[in-house]
Amino acid sequence: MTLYDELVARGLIAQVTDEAEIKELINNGKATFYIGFDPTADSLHVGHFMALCLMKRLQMAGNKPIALIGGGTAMIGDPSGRTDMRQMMTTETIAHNVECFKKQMSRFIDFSEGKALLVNNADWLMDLNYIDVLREVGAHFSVNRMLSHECYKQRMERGLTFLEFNYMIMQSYDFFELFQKYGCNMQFGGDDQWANMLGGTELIRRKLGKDAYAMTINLLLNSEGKKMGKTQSGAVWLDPNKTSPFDFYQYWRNVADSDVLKCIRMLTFLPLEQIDEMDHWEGAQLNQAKEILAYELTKLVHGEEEANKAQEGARALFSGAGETANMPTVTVTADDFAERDMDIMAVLVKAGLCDSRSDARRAVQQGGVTVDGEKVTDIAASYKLDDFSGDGKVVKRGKKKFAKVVAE
RNA sequence: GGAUGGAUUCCCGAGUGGCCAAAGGGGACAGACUGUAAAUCUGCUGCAAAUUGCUUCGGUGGUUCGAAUCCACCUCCAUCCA
Repeated sequence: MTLYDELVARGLIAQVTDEAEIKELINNGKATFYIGFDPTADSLHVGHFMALCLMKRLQMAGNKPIALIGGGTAMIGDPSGRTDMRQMMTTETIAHNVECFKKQMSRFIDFSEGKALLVNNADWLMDLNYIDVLREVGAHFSVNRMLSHECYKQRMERGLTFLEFNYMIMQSYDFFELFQKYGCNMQFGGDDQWANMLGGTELIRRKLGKDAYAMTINLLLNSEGKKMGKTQSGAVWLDPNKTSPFDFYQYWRNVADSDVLKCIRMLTFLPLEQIDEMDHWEGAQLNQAKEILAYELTKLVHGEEEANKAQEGARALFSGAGETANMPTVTVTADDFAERDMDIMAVLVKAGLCDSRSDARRAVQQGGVTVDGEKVTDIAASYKLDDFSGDGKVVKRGKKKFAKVVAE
Protein backbone atom coordinates (compact mmCIF):
# COMPACT_ATOMS: atom_id res chain seq x y z
CA MET A 1 0.00 0.00 0.00
CA THR A 2 1.40 3.36 -0.94
CA LEU A 3 1.72 6.19 1.50
CA TYR A 4 -0.95 8.22 -0.23
CA ASP A 5 -3.39 5.32 -0.16
CA GLU A 6 -2.73 4.81 3.51
CA LEU A 7 -3.45 8.46 4.24
CA VAL A 8 -6.72 8.11 2.37
CA ALA A 9 -7.59 4.90 4.21
CA ARG A 10 -6.98 6.59 7.50
CA GLY A 11 -9.35 9.35 6.58
CA LEU A 12 -6.71 12.00 6.84
CA ILE A 13 -6.82 13.66 3.45
CA ALA A 14 -9.37 16.39 3.02
CA GLN A 15 -8.46 18.39 -0.07
CA VAL A 16 -5.61 18.34 -2.56
CA THR A 17 -4.65 20.67 -5.38
CA ASP A 18 -3.37 18.07 -7.84
CA GLU A 19 -3.90 14.49 -6.77
CA ALA A 20 -1.80 12.75 -9.41
CA GLU A 21 1.18 15.01 -8.90
CA ILE A 22 0.99 14.84 -5.11
CA LYS A 23 0.80 11.04 -5.16
CA GLU A 24 3.84 10.90 -7.35
CA LEU A 25 5.79 13.24 -5.11
CA ILE A 26 5.07 11.84 -1.68
CA ASN A 27 4.96 8.15 -2.59
CA ASN A 28 8.45 8.44 -3.96
CA GLY A 29 9.90 10.61 -1.26
CA LYS A 30 10.40 13.54 -3.57
CA ALA A 31 8.46 16.15 -1.64
CA THR A 32 9.90 18.89 0.46
CA PHE A 33 6.91 20.06 2.39
CA TYR A 34 6.09 22.41 5.18
CA ILE A 35 3.48 22.69 7.88
CA GLY A 36 3.03 25.90 9.80
CA PHE A 37 2.35 26.13 13.53
CA ASP A 38 1.41 29.44 15.05
CA PRO A 39 2.71 29.72 18.60
CA THR A 40 -0.55 30.89 20.14
CA ALA A 41 0.03 29.03 23.41
CA ASP A 42 2.96 27.71 25.39
CA SER A 43 2.27 24.12 24.43
CA LEU A 44 1.23 22.14 21.40
CA HIS A 45 -2.16 20.49 21.43
CA VAL A 46 -3.86 17.56 19.74
CA GLY A 47 -4.41 19.38 16.47
CA HIS A 48 -0.69 20.01 16.23
CA PHE A 49 -0.07 16.41 17.13
CA MET A 50 -1.96 15.23 14.08
CA ALA A 51 0.12 17.46 11.88
CA LEU A 52 3.31 16.20 13.49
CA CYS A 53 2.23 12.61 12.91
CA LEU A 54 1.62 13.40 9.30
CA MET A 55 5.10 14.86 9.11
CA LYS A 56 6.48 11.72 10.59
CA ARG A 57 4.65 9.45 8.16
CA LEU A 58 5.98 11.46 5.24
CA GLN A 59 9.44 11.64 6.68
CA MET A 60 9.50 7.86 7.04
CA ALA A 61 8.75 7.62 3.33
CA GLY A 62 11.75 9.75 2.52
CA ASN A 63 10.16 13.14 2.15
CA LYS A 64 11.73 16.16 3.77
CA PRO A 65 9.66 18.06 6.29
CA ILE A 66 10.00 21.68 7.24
CA ALA A 67 8.33 22.65 10.47
CA LEU A 68 7.56 26.31 10.34
CA ILE A 69 6.89 28.12 13.57
CA GLY A 70 4.85 31.21 12.98
CA GLY A 71 6.67 33.67 15.18
CA GLY A 72 5.80 36.32 12.61
CA THR A 73 2.27 35.29 11.69
CA ALA A 74 1.37 34.97 15.37
CA MET A 75 1.87 38.73 15.52
CA ILE A 76 -1.13 39.02 13.23
CA GLY A 77 -3.47 36.20 14.16
CA ASP A 78 -5.33 33.93 11.78
CA PRO A 79 -8.99 34.89 11.47
CA SER A 80 -9.93 31.65 9.64
CA GLY A 81 -13.00 30.03 11.06
CA ARG A 82 -13.12 32.29 14.05
CA THR A 83 -16.11 34.25 15.13
CA ASP A 84 -14.34 36.72 17.35
CA MET A 85 -11.23 38.79 17.08
CA ARG A 86 -8.03 37.23 18.26
CA GLN A 87 -6.42 38.69 21.29
CA MET A 88 -3.20 40.36 20.22
CA MET A 89 -0.20 38.70 21.73
CA THR A 90 2.83 40.51 23.02
CA THR A 91 6.21 39.94 21.45
CA GLU A 92 7.50 38.45 24.70
CA THR A 93 4.70 35.90 24.88
CA ILE A 94 5.28 34.87 21.31
CA ALA A 95 9.01 34.49 21.83
CA HIS A 96 8.34 32.33 24.86
CA ASN A 97 5.83 30.19 22.99
CA VAL A 98 8.21 29.74 20.08
CA GLU A 99 10.75 28.24 22.47
CA CYS A 100 8.19 25.90 23.98
CA PHE A 101 7.09 24.73 20.54
CA LYS A 102 10.64 24.07 19.45
CA LYS A 103 11.30 21.87 22.45
CA GLN A 104 8.15 19.84 22.05
CA MET A 105 8.53 19.38 18.32
CA SER A 106 12.01 17.96 18.53
CA ARG A 107 10.54 15.15 20.60
CA PHE A 108 8.43 14.01 17.66
CA ILE A 109 10.44 14.88 14.60
CA ASP A 110 14.04 14.02 13.92
CA PHE A 111 15.76 17.27 12.98
CA SER A 112 19.25 15.82 12.93
CA GLU A 113 21.54 15.75 9.90
CA GLY A 114 19.25 17.70 7.66
CA LYS A 115 16.44 15.13 7.89
CA ALA A 116 14.08 17.93 8.67
CA LEU A 117 14.20 21.68 9.10
CA LEU A 118 12.82 23.93 11.77
CA VAL A 119 12.32 27.53 10.73
CA ASN A 120 10.64 30.60 12.15
CA ASN A 121 8.86 32.95 9.79
CA ALA A 122 9.68 35.89 12.04
CA ASP A 123 13.13 35.62 10.45
CA TRP A 124 11.84 36.95 7.17
CA LEU A 125 8.48 38.52 7.91
CA MET A 126 9.75 40.95 10.50
CA ASP A 127 12.14 42.58 8.05
CA LEU A 128 9.64 43.17 5.29
CA ASN A 129 9.10 46.68 4.07
CA TYR A 130 5.46 47.68 3.87
CA ILE A 131 5.53 49.38 0.49
CA ASP A 132 7.62 46.64 -1.05
CA VAL A 133 5.22 43.98 0.16
CA LEU A 134 2.25 45.86 -1.18
CA ARG A 135 3.87 46.17 -4.59
CA GLU A 136 5.45 42.74 -4.81
CA VAL A 137 2.84 40.63 -3.09
CA GLY A 138 -0.27 42.69 -2.50
CA ALA A 139 -0.65 43.36 -6.20
CA HIS A 140 -1.26 39.66 -6.76
CA PHE A 141 -4.19 39.39 -4.39
CA SER A 142 -7.73 40.31 -5.29
CA VAL A 143 -9.67 41.67 -2.36
CA ASN A 144 -12.90 40.60 -4.00
CA ARG A 145 -11.73 37.03 -4.13
CA MET A 146 -10.33 37.03 -0.65
CA LEU A 147 -13.61 38.28 0.73
CA SER A 148 -15.53 35.56 -1.02
CA HIS A 149 -13.61 32.86 0.83
CA GLU A 150 -15.65 30.71 3.16
CA CYS A 151 -13.18 31.16 5.98
CA TYR A 152 -14.01 34.84 6.24
CA LYS A 153 -17.77 34.46 6.11
CA GLN A 154 -18.37 34.50 9.81
CA ARG A 155 -15.98 37.33 10.31
CA MET A 156 -17.64 39.43 7.65
CA GLU A 157 -20.69 39.48 9.86
CA ARG A 158 -18.97 40.17 13.12
CA GLY A 159 -16.16 42.35 11.94
CA LEU A 160 -12.67 41.77 10.64
CA THR A 161 -9.74 44.08 11.17
CA PHE A 162 -7.27 44.95 8.47
CA LEU A 163 -4.59 43.37 10.62
CA GLU A 164 -6.16 39.93 10.51
CA PHE A 165 -7.23 40.36 6.93
CA ASN A 166 -3.54 40.37 6.02
CA TYR A 167 -2.90 37.00 7.61
CA MET A 168 -3.51 35.13 4.39
CA ILE A 169 -0.99 37.27 2.58
CA MET A 170 1.68 36.61 5.17
CA GLN A 171 1.08 32.87 5.04
CA SER A 172 1.22 32.93 1.26
CA TYR A 173 4.48 34.79 1.47
CA ASP A 174 5.87 32.08 3.75
CA PHE A 175 5.26 29.43 1.11
CA PHE A 176 6.78 31.65 -1.55
CA GLU A 177 9.84 32.21 0.62
CA LEU A 178 10.30 28.52 1.46
CA PHE A 179 9.80 27.53 -2.16
CA GLN A 180 12.64 29.74 -3.25
CA LYS A 181 14.94 29.13 -0.34
CA TYR A 182 14.53 25.40 0.24
CA GLY A 183 12.74 24.15 -2.82
CA CYS A 184 9.70 23.49 -0.68
CA ASN A 185 7.05 22.35 -3.13
CA MET A 186 4.19 21.34 -0.88
CA GLN A 187 2.30 22.71 2.04
CA PHE A 188 0.17 20.67 4.41
CA GLY A 189 -2.18 21.89 7.05
CA GLY A 190 -5.55 21.56 8.69
CA ASP A 191 -8.55 21.86 6.42
CA ASP A 192 -9.34 25.29 7.85
CA GLN A 193 -6.12 26.46 6.24
CA TRP A 194 -7.14 25.58 2.70
CA ALA A 195 -7.74 29.13 1.51
CA ASN A 196 -4.53 30.42 3.05
CA MET A 197 -2.58 27.60 1.45
CA LEU A 198 -4.03 28.19 -1.98
CA GLY A 199 -2.95 31.79 -1.61
CA GLY A 200 0.60 30.51 -1.45
CA THR A 201 0.42 28.24 -4.48
CA GLU A 202 -1.08 31.07 -6.50
CA LEU A 203 1.53 33.54 -5.42
CA ILE A 204 4.24 31.14 -6.52
CA ARG A 205 2.56 30.57 -9.84
CA ARG A 206 2.07 34.25 -10.49
CA LYS A 207 5.47 35.42 -9.44
CA LEU A 208 7.61 32.52 -10.58
CA GLY A 209 5.42 30.71 -13.05
CA LYS A 210 6.02 27.46 -11.19
CA ASP A 211 3.76 24.86 -9.61
CA ALA A 212 3.54 24.16 -5.93
CA TYR A 213 1.01 21.93 -4.22
CA ALA A 214 -1.18 21.97 -1.17
CA MET A 215 -2.96 19.27 0.75
CA THR A 216 -5.14 19.56 3.81
CA ILE A 217 -5.96 16.96 6.40
CA ASN A 218 -9.35 16.56 7.96
CA LEU A 219 -9.86 18.28 11.24
CA LEU A 220 -10.50 15.84 14.04
CA LEU A 221 -14.18 16.36 14.68
CA ASN A 222 -16.41 14.34 16.95
CA SER A 223 -19.77 12.98 15.88
CA GLU A 224 -21.39 16.24 16.88
CA GLY A 225 -19.15 18.15 14.53
CA LYS A 226 -17.13 19.81 17.24
CA LYS A 227 -13.37 19.91 17.30
CA MET A 228 -11.90 17.22 19.47
CA GLY A 229 -9.12 17.82 21.91
CA LYS A 230 -10.99 20.49 23.79
CA THR A 231 -12.35 20.27 27.28
CA GLN A 232 -14.32 22.75 29.33
CA SER A 233 -11.10 23.93 30.86
CA GLY A 234 -9.38 24.39 27.51
CA ALA A 235 -7.35 22.29 25.16
CA VAL A 236 -5.85 18.89 25.79
CA TRP A 237 -2.17 19.83 25.85
CA LEU A 238 0.82 17.74 25.00
CA ASP A 239 2.84 19.35 27.77
CA PRO A 240 2.61 17.01 30.80
CA ASN A 241 2.64 20.02 33.11
CA LYS A 242 -0.46 21.44 31.51
CA THR A 243 -2.36 18.20 30.92
CA SER A 244 -1.05 15.33 33.00
CA PRO A 245 -0.46 12.01 31.24
CA PHE A 246 -3.29 10.59 33.33
CA ASP A 247 -5.75 13.27 32.26
CA PHE A 248 -4.54 12.89 28.71
CA TYR A 249 -5.19 9.16 28.90
CA GLN A 250 -8.59 9.72 30.43
CA TYR A 251 -9.61 12.16 27.73
CA TRP A 252 -9.20 9.48 25.07
CA ARG A 253 -10.52 6.73 27.31
CA ASN A 254 -13.77 8.68 27.47
CA VAL A 255 -14.41 9.53 23.84
CA ALA A 256 -17.86 8.70 22.50
CA ASP A 257 -18.48 5.30 20.93
CA SER A 258 -19.01 6.84 17.54
CA ASP A 259 -15.61 8.50 17.57
CA VAL A 260 -13.27 5.75 18.75
CA LEU A 261 -12.43 4.08 15.49
CA LYS A 262 -12.03 7.37 13.71
CA CYS A 263 -9.57 8.52 16.34
CA ILE A 264 -7.61 5.29 16.20
CA ARG A 265 -7.37 5.55 12.42
CA MET A 266 -6.36 9.16 12.32
CA LEU A 267 -4.12 9.42 15.33
CA THR A 268 -2.34 6.15 15.95
CA PHE A 269 0.26 4.26 13.96
CA LEU A 270 -1.46 0.92 14.43
CA PRO A 271 -1.58 -1.11 11.20
CA LEU A 272 -4.77 -0.69 9.21
CA GLU A 273 -5.52 -4.43 9.24
CA GLN A 274 -5.65 -4.39 13.01
CA ILE A 275 -7.90 -1.35 12.98
CA ASP A 276 -10.25 -2.96 10.47
CA GLU A 277 -10.62 -5.87 12.89
CA MET A 278 -11.84 -3.52 15.57
CA ASP A 279 -14.32 -1.99 13.18
CA HIS A 280 -16.71 -4.85 13.90
CA TRP A 281 -16.62 -4.32 17.63
CA GLU A 282 -19.80 -3.20 19.27
CA GLY A 283 -21.23 -2.34 22.61
CA ALA A 284 -19.07 -3.08 25.61
CA GLN A 285 -16.29 -4.33 23.42
CA LEU A 286 -15.79 -0.80 22.20
CA ASN A 287 -14.53 -0.12 25.66
CA GLN A 288 -11.47 -2.14 24.80
CA ALA A 289 -10.97 -0.07 21.71
CA LYS A 290 -11.07 3.05 23.85
CA GLU A 291 -8.44 1.61 26.11
CA ILE A 292 -6.25 0.86 23.13
CA LEU A 293 -6.73 4.35 21.77
CA ALA A 294 -5.89 5.96 25.09
CA TYR A 295 -2.88 3.78 25.62
CA GLU A 296 -1.44 4.20 22.16
CA LEU A 297 -1.79 7.95 22.18
CA THR A 298 -0.39 8.38 25.65
CA LYS A 299 2.53 6.24 24.59
CA LEU A 300 3.18 8.36 21.53
CA VAL A 301 2.99 11.62 23.40
CA HIS A 302 4.37 10.81 26.84
CA GLY A 303 6.28 7.59 26.33
CA GLU A 304 5.64 3.98 27.24
CA GLU A 305 6.35 4.33 30.93
CA GLU A 306 3.81 7.11 31.43
CA ALA A 307 1.28 5.24 29.34
CA ASN A 308 1.62 2.18 31.56
CA LYS A 309 1.26 4.27 34.68
CA ALA A 310 -1.82 6.01 33.38
CA GLN A 311 -3.40 2.75 32.36
CA GLU A 312 -2.69 1.06 35.65
CA GLY A 313 -3.90 4.07 37.59
CA ALA A 314 -7.12 4.14 35.61
CA ARG A 315 -7.72 0.42 35.96
CA ALA A 316 -7.09 0.59 39.67
CA LEU A 317 -9.53 3.42 40.08
CA PHE A 318 -12.35 2.08 37.98
CA SER A 319 -12.14 -1.62 38.64
CA GLY A 320 -11.63 -1.09 42.35
CA ALA A 321 -8.25 -2.77 42.64
CA GLY A 322 -6.15 -1.35 45.42
CA GLU A 323 -3.18 -0.22 43.39
CA THR A 324 -2.70 3.41 44.37
CA ALA A 325 0.97 3.90 43.55
CA ASN A 326 0.35 5.80 40.33
CA MET A 327 -2.45 8.05 41.46
CA PRO A 328 -2.08 11.81 41.34
CA THR A 329 -0.84 12.75 44.78
CA VAL A 330 -1.22 15.84 46.91
CA THR A 331 0.79 16.31 50.07
CA VAL A 332 -0.42 18.06 53.20
CA THR A 333 1.86 19.48 55.86
CA ALA A 334 1.51 20.58 59.45
CA ASP A 335 0.90 24.11 58.15
CA ASP A 336 -2.40 23.02 56.71
CA PHE A 337 -3.52 22.10 60.22
CA ALA A 338 -2.03 25.09 61.99
CA GLU A 339 -5.29 26.98 62.45
CA ARG A 340 -7.53 24.00 63.02
CA ASP A 341 -8.18 20.51 61.72
CA MET A 342 -8.91 20.29 58.01
CA ASP A 343 -12.55 19.63 57.34
CA ILE A 344 -13.69 17.71 54.30
CA MET A 345 -14.14 20.91 52.29
CA ALA A 346 -10.60 22.02 52.99
CA VAL A 347 -9.30 18.64 51.91
CA LEU A 348 -11.22 18.73 48.63
CA VAL A 349 -9.96 22.19 47.82
CA LYS A 350 -6.43 21.32 48.79
CA ALA A 351 -6.52 18.25 46.60
CA GLY A 352 -7.60 20.41 43.68
CA LEU A 353 -10.86 18.52 43.32
CA CYS A 354 -13.05 21.52 44.08
CA ASP A 355 -12.69 25.18 43.18
CA SER A 356 -14.01 26.60 46.43
CA ARG A 357 -15.34 25.51 49.76
CA SER A 358 -18.84 26.24 48.53
CA ASP A 359 -18.25 23.99 45.59
CA ALA A 360 -16.93 21.30 47.93
CA ARG A 361 -19.90 21.68 50.22
CA ARG A 362 -22.27 21.06 47.34
CA ALA A 363 -20.31 18.03 46.22
CA VAL A 364 -20.56 16.51 49.70
CA GLN A 365 -24.23 17.35 50.09
CA GLN A 366 -25.03 15.68 46.77
CA GLY A 367 -23.25 12.54 47.79
CA GLY A 368 -20.40 12.85 45.36
CA VAL A 369 -17.49 12.61 47.75
CA THR A 370 -15.69 9.52 48.88
CA VAL A 371 -12.72 9.09 51.20
CA ASP A 372 -11.00 5.71 51.03
CA GLY A 373 -14.07 4.26 49.42
CA GLU A 374 -16.51 5.50 52.03
CA LYS A 375 -19.07 8.09 51.14
CA VAL A 376 -18.82 11.30 53.15
CA THR A 377 -22.18 12.84 53.87
CA ASP A 378 -21.35 15.12 56.79
CA ILE A 379 -19.93 18.46 55.83
CA ALA A 380 -18.49 18.78 59.31
CA ALA A 381 -16.28 15.71 58.88
CA SER A 382 -12.77 16.71 59.80
CA TYR A 383 -9.31 15.24 59.64
CA LYS A 384 -6.02 15.46 61.46
CA LEU A 385 -2.55 15.33 59.98
CA ASP A 386 -2.10 11.77 61.24
CA ASP A 387 -5.09 10.63 59.22
CA PHE A 388 -3.01 11.14 56.08
CA SER A 389 0.18 9.51 57.28
CA GLY A 390 1.48 6.32 55.72
CA ASP A 391 -0.27 5.59 52.45
CA GLY A 392 -2.59 8.56 52.88
CA LYS A 393 -6.19 8.63 51.84
CA VAL A 394 -7.79 8.43 48.44
CA VAL A 395 -10.22 11.30 48.05
CA LYS A 396 -12.71 11.07 45.24
CA ARG A 397 -15.06 13.68 43.87
CA GLY A 398 -17.56 12.22 41.48
CA LYS A 399 -16.64 9.15 39.52
CA LYS A 400 -13.58 10.26 37.70
CA LYS A 401 -11.83 12.89 39.74
CA PHE A 402 -9.68 11.77 42.59
CA ALA A 403 -6.38 12.33 44.34
CA LYS A 404 -4.35 10.64 46.97
CA VAL A 405 -3.72 12.91 49.93
CA VAL A 406 -0.62 12.09 51.91
CA ALA A 407 0.98 13.72 54.93
CA GLU A 408 4.48 14.94 54.21
C1' G B 1 -15.57 63.26 13.41
C1' G B 2 -21.47 62.82 13.62
C1' A B 3 -26.12 59.83 14.67
C1' U B 4 -28.29 55.63 16.88
C1' G B 5 -28.26 51.12 19.62
C1' G B 6 -25.59 48.24 23.10
C1' A B 7 -22.11 46.15 27.40
C1' U B 8 -25.84 41.61 33.01
C1' U B 9 -23.08 35.84 36.53
C1' C B 10 -18.87 30.30 32.35
C1' C B 11 -21.90 31.39 27.43
C1' C B 12 -26.61 33.14 25.27
C1' G B 13 -30.24 36.13 27.33
C1' A B 14 -34.48 38.41 30.67
C1' G B 15 -34.68 42.24 34.23
C1' U B 16 -35.59 49.31 33.51
C1' G B 17 -35.91 52.11 41.55
C1' G B 18 -37.07 47.96 46.83
C1' C B 19 -40.31 41.39 46.16
C1' C B 20 -32.66 40.64 42.81
C1' A B 21 -27.36 36.53 44.10
C1' A B 22 -30.67 38.45 39.56
C1' A B 23 -36.02 34.60 35.06
C1' G B 24 -35.22 31.11 31.00
C1' G B 25 -31.92 28.21 28.00
C1' G B 26 -27.03 26.10 27.05
C1' G B 27 -22.75 24.29 29.26
C1' A B 28 -20.31 22.47 33.62
C1' C B 29 -20.64 19.72 38.10
C1' A B 30 -23.13 15.81 41.35
C1' G B 31 -26.77 11.65 41.85
C1' A B 32 -29.82 7.47 39.45
C1' C B 33 -29.45 4.14 35.15
C1' U B 34 -24.92 2.17 32.42
C1' G B 35 -19.89 0.06 29.61
C1' U B 36 -15.16 5.24 32.73
C1' A B 37 -20.09 5.71 26.25
C1' A B 38 -24.66 8.00 24.47
C1' A B 39 -29.70 9.06 25.66
C1' U B 40 -32.98 9.96 29.77
C1' C B 41 -34.52 11.60 34.72
C1' U B 42 -33.17 14.43 39.38
C1' G B 43 -30.34 17.95 41.88
C1' C B 44 -27.02 21.92 41.49
C1' U B 45 -24.32 26.20 39.40
C1' G B 46 -20.93 34.06 43.23
C1' C B 47 -18.14 33.68 48.01
C1' A B 48 -18.01 32.54 53.16
C1' A B 49 -17.23 30.91 60.07
C1' A B 50 -23.92 29.31 55.95
C1' U B 51 -31.75 29.22 57.96
C1' U B 52 -27.30 34.31 58.31
C1' G B 53 -23.48 37.61 56.29
C1' C B 54 -20.48 39.65 52.29
C1' U B 55 -19.13 41.05 47.14
C1' U B 56 -21.37 41.21 41.97
C1' C B 57 -24.73 43.52 36.49
C1' G B 58 -18.26 47.64 31.32
C1' G B 59 -15.38 51.88 34.52
C1' U B 60 -15.59 56.30 37.72
C1' G B 61 -18.44 59.67 40.29
C1' G B 62 -23.50 61.41 41.59
C1' U B 63 -29.09 61.39 42.87
C1' U B 64 -31.93 58.42 46.57
C1' C B 65 -33.73 55.82 52.93
C1' G B 66 -32.64 52.22 48.83
C1' A B 67 -29.49 51.58 42.10
C1' A B 68 -28.26 46.12 37.48
C1' U B 69 -32.24 49.73 36.90
C1' C B 70 -32.13 57.18 37.17
C1' C B 71 -28.08 61.27 35.98
C1' A B 72 -22.91 62.81 34.33
C1' C B 73 -18.37 61.62 32.35
C1' C B 74 -15.20 57.77 30.41
C1' U B 75 -13.88 52.94 27.89
C1' C B 76 -15.15 49.29 24.43
C1' C B 77 -18.54 47.05 20.59
C1' A B 78 -22.30 47.18 16.51
C1' U B 79 -24.96 49.75 12.56
C1' C B 80 -25.56 54.06 9.51
C1' C B 81 -23.37 58.84 7.79
C1' A B 82 -18.31 61.18 6.56
